[in-house]
Amino acid sequence: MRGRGAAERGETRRHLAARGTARHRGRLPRDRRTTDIRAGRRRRRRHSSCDSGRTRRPGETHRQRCSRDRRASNEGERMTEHDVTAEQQLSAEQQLVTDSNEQREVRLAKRDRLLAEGDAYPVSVPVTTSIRAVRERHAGLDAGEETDDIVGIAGRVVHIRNTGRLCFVALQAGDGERIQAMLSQGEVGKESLAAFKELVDLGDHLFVHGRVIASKRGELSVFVDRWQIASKAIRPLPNLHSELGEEFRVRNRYLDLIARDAARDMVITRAHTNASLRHTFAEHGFVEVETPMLQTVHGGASARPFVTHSNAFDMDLYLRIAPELFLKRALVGGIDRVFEINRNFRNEGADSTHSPEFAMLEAYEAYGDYHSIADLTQELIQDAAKASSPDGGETVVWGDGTAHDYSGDWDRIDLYGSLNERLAEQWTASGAAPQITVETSVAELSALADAVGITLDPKTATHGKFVEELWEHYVKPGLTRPTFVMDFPLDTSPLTRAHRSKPGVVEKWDLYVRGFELATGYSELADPVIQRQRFVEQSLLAAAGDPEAMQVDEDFLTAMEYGMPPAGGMGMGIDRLLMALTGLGIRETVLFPLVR
RNA sequence: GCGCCUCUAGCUCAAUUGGCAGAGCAGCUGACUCUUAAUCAGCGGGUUCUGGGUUCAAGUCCCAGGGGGCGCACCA
Repeated sequence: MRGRGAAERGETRRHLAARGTARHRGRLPRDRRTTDIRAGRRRRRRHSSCDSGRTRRPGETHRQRCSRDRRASNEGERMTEHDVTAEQQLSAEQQLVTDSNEQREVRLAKRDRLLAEGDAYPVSVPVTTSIRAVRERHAGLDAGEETDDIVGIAGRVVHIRNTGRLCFVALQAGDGERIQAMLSQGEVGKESLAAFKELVDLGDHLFVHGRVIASKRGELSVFVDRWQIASKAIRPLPNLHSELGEEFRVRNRYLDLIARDAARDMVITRAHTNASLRHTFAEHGFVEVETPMLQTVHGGASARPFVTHSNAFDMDLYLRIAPELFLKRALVGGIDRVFEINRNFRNEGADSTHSPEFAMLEAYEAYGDYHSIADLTQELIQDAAKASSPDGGETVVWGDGTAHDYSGDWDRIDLYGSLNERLAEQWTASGAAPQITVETSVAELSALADAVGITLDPKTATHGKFVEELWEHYVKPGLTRPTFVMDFPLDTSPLTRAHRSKPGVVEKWDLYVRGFELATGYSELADPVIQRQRFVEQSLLAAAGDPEAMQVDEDFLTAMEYGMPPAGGMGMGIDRLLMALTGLGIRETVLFPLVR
């Protein structure tokens, strides 16, 4: 026990304090560490209240006595209250200092010394090569072997051993590649080595210059002849040996990126996936556009929008819930193959597969239909899988080691047909299993739904909603391979054209991958008269209190009346695509997810 | 929105029935020319999320608020 040692030696508080002062003599004067630092003053005041004549109990540490005294002292409570009031008046700069802790103060003192003697934040350092390049160039070096290759490299200090006259430090590059640097007193000199020990901390960016060698233990190293701080860190790095908590990782993603390969890989995978999508689109002659985020009417999907306000126009605007109606205007204008990868915003629930803002891909192909757009979607995803798979094939490997095959042509099943098939298999009640068709009444569907515990709000429940719910209950859990589910009920898809031969359904598919809906595709509705009817029906729903129903977009209808070519259209969640490729949750696929 | 769980040192976590708030890493001082989660000796570090309450005594029990998680609802 640390307190007992001092007590046994019979040392008084004053002796301890004197030793503390001597300890900091020279390099880190006590005055400097606490001057103008409110937290320091508070700490001293608290300690001074400990010196009020009470004695330490046997075996008790100083800190234990402090906390005992604090509890017993009303005066201490009042002083804390007073401090909080005073703190509210501190400037932002002082506040920054108030938030500091001991480890930060020590680093700030080192920063001061660096600035006084040279620079803690040089405009640049003379880097000659990358850590990765050095590792590749000298992969086969034997233990103890030396080279004449002189390099200048920089990286973040992630490991440090200050051992006597030979120091070791591991530098990490942004790509996660690491290399060791060795500083011997013989090479850099006594002063330089002492300065290194005194000034360099875990987390600093460090430049080193010297020969590439392998240590006696075989570790590839730079044998340093010259070093320089590239950027002094004033906060300590988190413990790199224990796993960081989920909340900490999300809120401090930059530290997550330093500490965890998987976090870094996610960013790269996402970039490669986006590049792959754009490349595949380009191969097919698609043009990328950017349509408005701020919209006066929200449309293109059934979702609750975020509302914001324009001061210039003095009007409320909606953050877009989908780019669809603008991309279709582009189709009218003759951009026959068009796509957009950008953010949508939906004011709805957030969980492991839903985020308030999410990246969405939408694509429209004039003179295509929902079959051609399904072909394209399959190709887009298979190309993306190749871009992120370890061997460039169509099988990706998740972080948990499981392999997921996206190759071949994916099944295309019928919504009603697959539902009836599964219903027949699982039917246990007396009599024959019911056949669900577009004619099946809401009452009948409601009874079937009730039997498996599905209830819908009677105000907005329709034939289509019940059929989709029943399908999700009976069929969806059994899907393992990527599957296109085709031909949906008309009433849930107001922007889609009726099926060319099957009455009562629309030419729409949902693509299910790993148990969730990854993309949806349509033969787009081109008839402006029917489009207007659908919008009016939706706005009546809105009047009836469904906040997700669409508004009538007169400007869009006008565009439609000039003639939109027949087209296939598709929408895909980029975050969900990443989830399918990596097996991670949506908060892991988004670099900086929204946190409260 | 509703229900349940959770919040302790810079980080990861302990703390028995309500009974002196601890460990590892990180940090400080010293030793060490082959360390790599080094080792050895010594030391510092806490508003136990916040505010009330019960109690001789609260990290622990109660109430309210905040952050986070999970489930339900809504949605992609």
